[in-house]
Parts: sequence; C-alpha cells; structure tokens
Amino acid sequence: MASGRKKNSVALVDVAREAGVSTATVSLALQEGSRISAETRERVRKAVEKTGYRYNRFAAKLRTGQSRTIGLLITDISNPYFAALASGVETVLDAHGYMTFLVNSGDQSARQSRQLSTLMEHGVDGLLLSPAEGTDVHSVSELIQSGRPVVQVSRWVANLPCDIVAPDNTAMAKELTRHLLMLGHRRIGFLGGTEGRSARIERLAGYSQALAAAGIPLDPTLTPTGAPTRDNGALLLREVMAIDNPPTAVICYHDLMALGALRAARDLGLKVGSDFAIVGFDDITEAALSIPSLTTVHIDAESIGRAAATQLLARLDGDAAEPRHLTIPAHLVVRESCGGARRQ
Amino acid sequence: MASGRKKNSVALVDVAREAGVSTATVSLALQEGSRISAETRERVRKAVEKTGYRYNRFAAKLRTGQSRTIGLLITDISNPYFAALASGVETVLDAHGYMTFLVNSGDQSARQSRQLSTLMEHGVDGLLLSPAEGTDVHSVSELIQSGRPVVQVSRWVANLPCDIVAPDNTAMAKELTRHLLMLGHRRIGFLGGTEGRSARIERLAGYSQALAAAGIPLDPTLTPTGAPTRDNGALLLREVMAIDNPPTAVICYHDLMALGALRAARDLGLKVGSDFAIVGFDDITEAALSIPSLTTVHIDAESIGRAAATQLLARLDGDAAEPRHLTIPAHLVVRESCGGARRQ
DNA sequence: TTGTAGGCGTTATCAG
DNA sequence: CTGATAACGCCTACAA
Repeated sequence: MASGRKKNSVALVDVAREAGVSTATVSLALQEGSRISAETRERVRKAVEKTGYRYNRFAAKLRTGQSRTIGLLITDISNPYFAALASGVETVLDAHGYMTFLVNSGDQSARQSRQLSTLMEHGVDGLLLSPAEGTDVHSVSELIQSGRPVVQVSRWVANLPCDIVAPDNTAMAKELTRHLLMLGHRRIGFLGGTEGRSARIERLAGYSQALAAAGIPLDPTLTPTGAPTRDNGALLLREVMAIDNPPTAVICYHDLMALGALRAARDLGLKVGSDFAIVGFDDITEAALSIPSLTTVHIDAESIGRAAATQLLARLDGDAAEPRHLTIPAHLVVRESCGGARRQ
Repeated sequence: MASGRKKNSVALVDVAREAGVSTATVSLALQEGSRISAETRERVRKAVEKTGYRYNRFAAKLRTGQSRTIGLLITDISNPYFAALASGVETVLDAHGYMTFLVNSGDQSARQSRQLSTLMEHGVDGLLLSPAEGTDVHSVSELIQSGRPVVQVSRWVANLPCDIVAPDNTAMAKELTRHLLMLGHRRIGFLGGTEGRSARIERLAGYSQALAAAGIPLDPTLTPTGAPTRDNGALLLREVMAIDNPPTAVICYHDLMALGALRAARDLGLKVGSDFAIVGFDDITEAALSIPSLTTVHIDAESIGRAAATQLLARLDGDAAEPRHLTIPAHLVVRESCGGARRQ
C-alpha cells in the first residue's frame, strides 16, 4: 500500500525541499524577529502548511538545552488547595509557552526522589516543589546544582538555596488564635500536621505567641500531631476531647482536618458554633459550604501558584539574585464554626 | 573560577572514557537483557556512579521516536472526580515507566486544541482525553492519524476511531430514577450538564427510560441544562422550583451541582431528606460528609483512570484490535438526601 | 539575505 | 562480547 517512504514525521528538511530553500532558512523563517525576506517567509509558511510539518522540541532541546517544560511536584492532588495552586501555575506557564509536568508525590519522600530523578531525565528547565514529608535534601540539591532553578511552594525544607513562595503561616495562626481568645476561649487546641513540617511549625509558633501574649501557658496535650487527612481530623478531635480538661476550641492544621473534626464533633454531640469552636486554614471551597460553615484563614492557592510560577520564570530568564522568600498575604474569614459571626 | 570545561552535562561518552570502553558498550550495559559481560557491566556501573551520569531521554527520543511520556487532558482539575481519575492514571503509568503530562483544558475547546498541539510537539507517545465541551474532532483525529493511540476517558465525542473508558451512565441514571419512583416521587427533575455532552445525553436517557417504564411523560421544563458547576446547581434548583408545578425530587448532573442545589434548597426552606429529594452522580468525598449526606451513584474515578491507562499501555504495546468501549460499573449509594435511608 | 556544515547524546547496524 | 560509525531533527556560526 504505502510507497517507499521510510519515516512518517515531517522534518525541516522536507519543508525546505518543498519551499526550495535550505533548512537553515526554514528554521530562521519560523522564528519571529529574524532577518528573512517577507517573500521567503511566505513561501516557507505555505510549505509548512502543505507538508503538515510539526516542530520537534526534542531535537531542539538536544541542540539548545531548553525543553520549555517545568515540573510541578506536589504532595496531594486530591486536596483542592493544591488543585487550585496547580491551576494558577499552569495559567502563568502556559501563557509563557511552558508545559507543566504535574506530579503527585502522595507525600512519600521515597517516591518523590524517584520522581525528581525522572523529571531530570525528561529535561525540565525548572521545578516548582511542595516538598513531601521527610524530603531528602540531597536529591533536591542535586537538581539545583545542575543549574535548574527551583522554587519551593507553600511548604519548604530548610538549607536549600532556592526561592520560597508561601503564605505567612505564623501571622495567620496568631490572628486566628487571637480571635478565639477574644471570643472568650482559654483552652484552645491545635490539631494535626506532622511533626517537623514547616507549615505546622510556623502555625504552631503563631498559636504559641498569641497564647503567651494572653498569659496562657502552652499545654502539649492540646497539640497532638497527625498526618493531614480528613480522618485524622476526626481522630484527633476525639483524642483531645477525651483528656481530663478538654478544650473549648480547636484550631486544625487545615480545612480538610477541620471538616473531619466537624463531623466527629457532631457525632460527639458538641454544638459547634455555640458550645464549641473549630477553625481551619486554607479556605477551600468546601469550607464555606459545610454546615456549620467553617471559620478559617483564606489562602489564595491560585495566586500562590501564579506567584511561584512567575518567580520561576524570572529565574529562567536569568535573574541571579539571592534566594528570595516571598510571603503571600492571607486573611481571616469568620463564619459559623467559631460562633464569632453571631456574637460579634 | 571554572576550568576550561565547555558543557556541564555528563554524556555516555564521558562514562565510556571513564570505564575505558566505547559508548555503544555503555549503552548496552545500561539496558537490562543485553549481551554484556558481568565484568564490563560492573565497570560501567562504577563509571556511571563516579561521573554522575544521567540518562538523556531527549537524545534517546530523537533516535528511537519514543518519549515514554503520555498526555492526560482533562476538563477540570478542581473537580475531585478528575483529581482521583488523574491519580489512578498516574499510578499505572508510573509503574510502567511513563511520565504523565497533566493538562487542564478548563472545558474550553479552543484552549484544548492548543494544548493538543503542544502535547504533540512535546512528543507524547499517547493521549488520555476527557474531551472539552465542543471539542474539535479534527484536532484530535490529527493526533490519531499521526499514529499515537488515544483513549477517551469518562466522556467522549463520537466519530473518533479510539478506545473509550467510561461509566455506564444510562444504567446508573435509570437505577437512580427508579429509586426515587419507588420512594413515591412522580415529579422528578434532571438538572444541568451541557446540551449535547455525552454524559448528560446518556444520563438523561436512563432517566427518561425509567420514567417511561413508570408511565410518566417527560416534561422538558424539569430538565434544564447548565454548565456543571456548584453555582449552577443552586441556580437551576431555584429555576425549577419557580415553575407552576415544581418537582419533589431532582437528579443533578453530578455531585458538585447537587451540593450547590443542597445549599439553595436550604435557603429556600426545603427540608431535604423528608419533603424533598436531591441526588447526584460521582460520589465525591464531600458527598458522604455534607449535611444531609448525599444519595448518589458511586463511580470509582480512580479505577476508571487505571483502566484507561491500562488500555492505553496495551495500545502502545502494539494491540491493534478494533476500538473498544469499556464500561466501568457503578452502584447506587443511598444516604440521607433522598429520604430513602430512613424509609427503607 | 541565504546556504553549508557540524554537533547536541543516544541507539542501531555491522564488523571485528 | 565489544567497537566504530552513521543516523535522528534542529540550531547556529560562519561563509558566500
């Protein structure tokens, strides 16, 4: 059936033959601001059309070292917060002609190391990383040393010479705690987040500072750790409610955990919003729609994604300044779950 | 500072020099089942270690035509259903050494066309596609004609010679409608989904069949269309409740819309679960946690993702059978929002 | 303004 | 079992 053709992909050389010019001319004609006569350019355009030529980035990458792809490595795609963040990243990068490899580590550092390695093989020009629990600093710094810019997003691990774009966790937690204190709560718990994770450390710091300012000593039985899942939110609430002197309010590591805690509170017969307060972080869509709706800190994940992508683009563009730590503002959203909306 | 080195990446030739063999030997030694002496293989392994060599897929792709990447093009990353689907896809492909380009069309067909084109430039070996509203069949068939396998996932457009992996929408909708009929409802609405979209057409068909079997005529005022968002769920519920003879139950295009409708019902003073029934499709995590919890059809998005990825791998492996339409089973989950859990 | 030629890193062919 | 060498498709000095 087929004729003697060997290959099926159309290359520059085919276009060149069709247009009656050299491959160099075609290559130049395809680039915007190059010195090629309008006439030739038009002939090339027609030839491209006719042959169905498609640019081969692999060949270009081999030659130029640029793939125009970046990796976005996150810990949990099923968390709407990260979905929004990913969407922000993609919007910015897409507009600049970059393609995004979205990879989900599931918060497993071993898996993350393999994924980092794969991303490098695939020649990503840069990386946006929300590091998994227990991240191996070495595997990341190898990437950085290869000269590819890295931006840590939303969370970070220390001792890595790269930019960080994250919300101001400490300030947020302080504000949230102050609000609960103002509503009259004295026994306030802080539930979940894994030991040693940057977001927990920072949020716990803000919480401690606010308590200290109010003259309330820190009680470690009120601040249990736990992986950030909905189920653990429920679990940890039951845990702190079982102690001798249970809290009247809990701050959860994030909304997902708070929603789990909300469910558990309902099962325990607690009247959230009057007897008891539950608050979270992130302000995911579900937070406004739960019953009772959730008091939380609104973090605009999409804009964090956009900011991180923009910063990465700047680095790819040659910006060689010292690593920056960008803090994205957030604000308190008072809803029903703390009772504050009514009493205020 | 730096010495006279020109390039920074370590190539096969560097490893070869270090090991005192040829590049061809190194290349072979790095492949599993090849005829290379254990001794040489070991020398190569050490040299790789020492030089910090990293495989360059771009160069390999240029030579072999295989990138070991696939594209996953979905319509809405912020829908947990697709997040789960993506996670299933990634699990399977990752286990087979493939990398996934996850791309989000936002359900815009123009954007999708550009993204398809970019994916081709990046040399994906295959594509998993959940087509956007108004998909240009031509842009997809171009991809298929280039010899790359395509699998449509979850939704599909007609007249495309490729596999389809999707839930059995018609059967599901029929079962859901029958359940509502059994509970005594005679005026049942079907809210949302865009006109002409495969999932709406199929679900509406199942709904119509069940009504017909019960001798109830179809009333078009009860089946308004609308883009599948939470807000539209609320909007459409208000719309159908404003007509002369409003329904006593509504089936929503999917859970996200049902959750929006739930909120609107609450605002309208409807007692969902006793006076009024609201049901959805998908069984996203939120469905079990809403108050009242949502009666819905459980579709295991993750397993649809896995099945689709597996089918694509089979095609990449040379399976040239006729296009297949795989139907993934689903089942009814009765919860509070239809009142059925109590009455049964 | 356009053409020539060489090389990016890998794999496949074919000899040794 | 191993080595030399020629592609793959593109870009870019440099020459014309």
